[in-house]
Amino acid sequence: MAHDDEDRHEKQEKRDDSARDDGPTGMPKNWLTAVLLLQLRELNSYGYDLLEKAAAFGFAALNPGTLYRVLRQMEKEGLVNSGWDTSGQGPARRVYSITEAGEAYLKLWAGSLEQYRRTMDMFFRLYTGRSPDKPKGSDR
Amino acid sequence: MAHDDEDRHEKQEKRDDSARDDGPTGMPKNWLTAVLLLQLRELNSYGYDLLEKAAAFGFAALNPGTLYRVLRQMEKEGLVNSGWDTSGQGPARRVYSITEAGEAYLKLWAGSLEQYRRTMDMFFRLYTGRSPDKPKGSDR
DNA sequence: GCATCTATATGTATAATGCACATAGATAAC
DNA sequence: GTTATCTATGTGCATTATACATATAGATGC
Repeated sequence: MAHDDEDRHEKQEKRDDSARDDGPTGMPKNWLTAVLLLQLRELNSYGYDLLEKAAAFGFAALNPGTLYRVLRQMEKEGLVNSGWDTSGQGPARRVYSITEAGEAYLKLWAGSLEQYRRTMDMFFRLYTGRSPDKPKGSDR
Repeated sequence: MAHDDEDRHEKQEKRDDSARDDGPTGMPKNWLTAVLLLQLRELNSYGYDLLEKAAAFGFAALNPGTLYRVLRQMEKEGLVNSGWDTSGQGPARRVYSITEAGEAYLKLWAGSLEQYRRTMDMFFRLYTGRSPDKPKGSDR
């Protein structure tokens, strides 16, 4: 058989299981993880579909391999669960759903992003002398 | 002598000289470079001092080694120039100043950041259902 | 002489990707 | 009926932006 429900391939371990939101620099890492979790919170989905959805978030040229690898890693960390969907035509799809831990991670990450936003605005103010992208007219 | 004005150490080449703003993912890279350029645009400065200034931008726990390495790299790429300042007491300081190319880079980077901001707002809207931290009152 | 502060730098590791490529089911084209 | 194409998932290897640990050295106080 091509795929049973629990095949294991332990290769190229990435990041450990804790402190996965922002590093000491304060800049948020793992954008991809966060965006995928956000999508999965809306609706269960699978890699090939998430690839398109992620494009709307600026991951236009995202490589499939990267995405699939991240999804597997997320599962290993308990942020998502997966199962095969063989109902449709075409190759089977590994369908992911977000877990409680995934929701918690997303919440944490969103918090750090808010901090980041302030940093960004600070950058814009120092760069342009004013706040960013005021809708042209409501300027001063 | 401990340091003459043009000592060369070609080791561990990093990123090539072009397309240094945002990758295919659309997320801005090289925050550190941008922040340093922004500071140098305000006033010429040196590593040890920039370390503190960068802290205000969220790079609180930035490692000195990282910063010095980035500065040297920036110089190699022509974004900054440097020269030794031996006037004060204490060890000599390598003082950096921004170049035309540096200004251009900063401009480019700021542009990509603006795009990024939209992505971020999109994330917040999908996450919370509304815009991020509008200063309560100036909403519509 | 030794600790300490300032200041710069290197060696090595890691984490988040990127790119190239492999595999495989389903279907359409020839 | 084999070949191409689309969907779908995956692995191997490289790169890049950092991090961490450590080294070096001038200046000053004890």
